[in-house]
Amino acid sequence: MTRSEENYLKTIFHLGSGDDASINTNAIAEQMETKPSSVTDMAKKLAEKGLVNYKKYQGISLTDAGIKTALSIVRKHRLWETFLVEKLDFAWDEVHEVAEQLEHIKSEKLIDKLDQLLKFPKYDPHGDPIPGKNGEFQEHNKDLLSELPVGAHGVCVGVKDSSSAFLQYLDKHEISIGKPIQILGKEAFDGSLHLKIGEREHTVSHQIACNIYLK
Amino acid sequence: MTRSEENYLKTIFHLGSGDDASINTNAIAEQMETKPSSVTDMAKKLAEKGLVNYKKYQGISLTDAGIKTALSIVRKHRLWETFLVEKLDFAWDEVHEVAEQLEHIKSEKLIDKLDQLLKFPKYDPHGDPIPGKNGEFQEHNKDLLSELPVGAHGVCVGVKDSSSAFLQYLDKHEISIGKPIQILGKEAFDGSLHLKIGEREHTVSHQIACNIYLK
DNA sequence: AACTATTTTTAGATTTGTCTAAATTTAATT
DNA sequence: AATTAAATTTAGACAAATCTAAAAATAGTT
Repeated sequence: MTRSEENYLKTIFHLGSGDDASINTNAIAEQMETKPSSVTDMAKKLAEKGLVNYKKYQGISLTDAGIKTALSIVRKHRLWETFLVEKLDFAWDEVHEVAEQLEHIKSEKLIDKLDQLLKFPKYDPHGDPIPGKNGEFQEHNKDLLSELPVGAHGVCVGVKDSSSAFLQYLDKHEISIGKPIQILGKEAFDGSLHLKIGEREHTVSHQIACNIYLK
Repeated sequence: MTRSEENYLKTIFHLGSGDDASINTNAIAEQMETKPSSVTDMAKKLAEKGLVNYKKYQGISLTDAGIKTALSIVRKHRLWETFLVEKLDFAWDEVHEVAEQLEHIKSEKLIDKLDQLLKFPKYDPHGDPIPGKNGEFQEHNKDLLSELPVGAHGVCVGVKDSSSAFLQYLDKHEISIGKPIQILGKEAFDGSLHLKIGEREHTVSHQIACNIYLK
């Protein structure tokens, strides 16, 4: 399994082919910042190996074997992210790039020992679930902040957008995983929300609210 | 800097071009399990980048920039080995392969934080010195067990051969870094040594003695 | 249903790192 | 010094992963 193959599987997985739906060639290309023709080439190769279902012009989806492989890469990525934050004091907006490299290290023992060192974490620093050795994981049953009514309250358990820019915005406004949040009011015009975050009050735009998960 | 380039620099460094002497094309090829023609190709590329001195048929040596780069790779390799042993309970004969992968991860912050987590170790699990951020390191002033006279005693501070087979041999005979060792006698015929290792006595062949460092 | 626009694929080229086989240079030996 | 042996380089080929440009298939629209 080459690094490139792994990256394709991971991308297809993230684009939603944990389900059964087929993914567009173009969507994969855009996500990976590559060209559609490259995706077609790789689709053929992965189909040869039994990792994706691929028929010309019909889109791409993961086979069971493909899902299994994708989950193991996601597991590695999220364990490494957790390691970087928990053991090396990285900020949550600094871990993604490095984890993109670390996730391709090949050593089952390494990842099992890392899991153990971290005490078998269930969620990564962004609140995303970490698959276990056999691919099993529990998603939080969480809600997007933007979809909750005025008066609702809960605890931040994750973010949808893990970009550095967004995470730094959250840091600035003291929003982090575990913080209690209550919706004090909603602006009808633009959907912005007036929130109580911990002990403070802040107003956030609809766009921000669309990327915060509450439980 | 590609992974392949890094591996060439590291190999040239280990073959002794920390000094000024030029290294044979063939020696590099053999060490890297590749062909001499591939080495020539890479020599040209690395010379272009100012990392090696290369003149046709005259051998290859590292420039100052090449040495600096090689040292940073060695630093990463040895810090990762130390991490694997100290934090993930790997045995000292299991770390090399994984470290060969980890040494190519690109993140200065990662390696500095790792250094900090490990409390700035000076030596790796095989007793080899770990270069600092600026490439400085102190070699133990150590002696090969095979070159010491009968009656000599000291502490094992390193091994010359880091192969899994050799390290497992040492484990079996309870020889490890930090163990006190005394030479009780030497067999004139084959050079084998009768040793006191900790509280026990063992006889080891000359070949073994050539790969153990004492201080 | 015909036409247009979009998506996807093909064909051929490129880059990196490697290889084989042949040619060349250097070293060793008579 | 001539010859043989060994080391090194060149030339040309190949596989992996990518790209561009053109062709083909699908989807959307009048």
